[in-house]
Amino acid sequence: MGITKTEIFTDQQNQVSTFAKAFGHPARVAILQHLFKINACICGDLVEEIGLAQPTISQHLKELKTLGLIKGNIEGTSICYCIHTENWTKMKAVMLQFLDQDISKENCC
Amino acid sequence: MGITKTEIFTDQQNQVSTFAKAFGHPARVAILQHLFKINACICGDLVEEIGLAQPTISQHLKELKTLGLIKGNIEGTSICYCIHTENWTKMKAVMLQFLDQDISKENCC
DNA sequence: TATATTTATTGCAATATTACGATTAAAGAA
DNA sequence: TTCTTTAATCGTAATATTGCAATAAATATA
Repeated sequence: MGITKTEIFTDQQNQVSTFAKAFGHPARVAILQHLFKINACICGDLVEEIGLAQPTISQHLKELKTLGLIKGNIEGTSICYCIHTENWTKMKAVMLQFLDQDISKENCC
Repeated sequence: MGITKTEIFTDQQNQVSTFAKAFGHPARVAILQHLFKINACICGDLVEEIGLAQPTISQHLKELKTLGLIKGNIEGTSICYCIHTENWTKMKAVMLQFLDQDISKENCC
């Protein structure tokens, strides 16, 4: 069946997994790191920087944009992509809540 | 062609994406949260708790185990799964390094 | 207008993931 | 040994993801 049963999970669990899925490909990790590093970017740069074909990069950018983690401003014939700082902060809060769970000392194993 | 080109990315980028992929399904998020909550678990509990079939849960557990995020001890006919706290801490360090990138104020957009 | 540049979209092939029924394996109980 | 319980594995169908060539769209420039 191959289809994730999102309806049986909480909103928080679905949120965590949606963000995590976005980070679940090294190209998207690399894109985000590059955007953080140079703090402004056009797609062409990324194609050279990352080494995947232009349509592939464009597709990854679209996913990140749909999720709201990046935004793109048109600048002439190119597009200036950058981190959506507000949404990045919100995402971080969701992920940290998940990652920072308390580990009780009395562990069974 | 459906195959991720891991070889063109850094170890760190591949590490982040590998961990993120594990969290990229709500069932695995739910499993981990449940393990944190009750701090010991058998697979049967999870099947009831989460509402997916036993083979499906077993498959998700296997992925988490392979990644080293959980460990399982045999206890009679059942298996006691729990968080691998050491590895969880290591994973957290990798993820935090990625999530906590500095956002410069002079953003282009 | 015609041309060049840059990014998005389409279409498709290859691979990966998700889910579960059926079965197997392992260990305790009768 | 046989039965029961619990979890893993196998096999398979459905769906999702990845990657790119070809093409389209949008805008700047000659």
